[in-house]
Amino acid sequence: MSSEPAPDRRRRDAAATRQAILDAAVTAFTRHGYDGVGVRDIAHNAGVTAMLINRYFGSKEHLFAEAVDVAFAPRTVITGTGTELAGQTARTLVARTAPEAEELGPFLLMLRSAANPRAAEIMRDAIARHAGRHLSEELSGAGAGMRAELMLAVQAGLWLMRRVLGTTALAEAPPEDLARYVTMLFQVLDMPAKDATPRG
Amino acid sequence: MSSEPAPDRRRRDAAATRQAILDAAVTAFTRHGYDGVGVRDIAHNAGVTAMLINRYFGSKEHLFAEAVDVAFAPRTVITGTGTELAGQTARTLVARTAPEAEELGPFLLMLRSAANPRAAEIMRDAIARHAGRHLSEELSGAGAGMRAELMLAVQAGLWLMRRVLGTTALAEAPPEDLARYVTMLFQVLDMPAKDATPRG
DNA sequence: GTCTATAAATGGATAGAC
DNA sequence: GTCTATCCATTTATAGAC
Repeated sequence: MSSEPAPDRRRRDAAATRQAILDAAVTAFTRHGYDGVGVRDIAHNAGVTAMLINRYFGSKEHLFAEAVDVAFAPRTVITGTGTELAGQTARTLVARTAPEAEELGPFLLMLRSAANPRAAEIMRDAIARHAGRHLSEELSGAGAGMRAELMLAVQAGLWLMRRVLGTTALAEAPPEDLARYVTMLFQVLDMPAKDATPRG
Repeated sequence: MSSEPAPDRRRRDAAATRQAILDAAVTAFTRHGYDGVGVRDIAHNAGVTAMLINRYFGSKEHLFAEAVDVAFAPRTVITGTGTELAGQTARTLVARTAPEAEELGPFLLMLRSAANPRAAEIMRDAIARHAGRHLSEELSGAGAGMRAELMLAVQAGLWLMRRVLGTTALAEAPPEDLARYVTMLFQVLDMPAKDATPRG
């Protein structure tokens, strides 16, 4: 006789709730950094209460670790391979770090959470597991690991200046000029160590 | 008869107290970032109580602004001029960002405070007033402002990876190899725009 | 010029009801 | 499976005594 109560959105669905929290966490940590966001904010954006974060993830720190893993897993850093690696990656990077771009991404999460020592450890491990490995595969020759992390450093620096701080010269620079220089930077880092000679 | 009380260290000396607070603030903000440090910590390190920070600086934010100005004022980013700019700056940078180095500096302050939006604004303005100007003076030719900020980006990226996160490949890389690549990066950015052609 | 004491808000995490 | 209510620590900033 009595009809079943209309099932609310995501009600009584542990997996969906967990996923909603995780999605909200990635966004919030990317926008405001580890210390800049509270579990209440994340829970609210996920449509649940703060308590469930501890229920499903144990603590804010564990939630952050999972969020970092999700954010760093996709192969977004490098586009293109071989001779087109430098130019294509540079153009993608310049477009994504444009002041008016709304795109989020692992570099923003990284920069905005780096101040917290625990968060820094978690991200260092995630880089070793994901981004560092991806990049090292693309590169070859002597010093590939070092050059891969130098590419990450260049990218992080550009994200910092253009999107986090918003300095004027980089904001106003013509994208094609900027892309030209960034391409040259990546070309330098694409050279194996034995071929590289400064000021030839 | 009653002898004067022995004058305590810094007691009743407004200028010295103010300076002690400012010094402690630079150190603390560099080590832990804007959100990672409380006014109590700073006051304690300065040998006073937290109340005096508001008395002398008005608020934590104003104290931060003055600390940033102090930290960014010295011309530490670039060493050497002309043809030796790239190599000398690279070697200094590699030495300062060595994992075992204890040196603090404006880049650590910048990276660890970037997550806070107000702090980011304050630092963007300070860069325009100090570091950006210094660098633009050293450089010449087309796109000097853009290339100067790209140099800052490269430096910030290396500080982030080596000193803040401590990623393995950059930590273990031989300093001379690392300096060689960083030198080449700076050489690229030392070229005026019209001379620069990727993959010549 | 500097202190103690406290206000007022916010943080992460938990207990227990339903 | 999810909620409300609460604990406890910590934050910036201020009031008022000395």
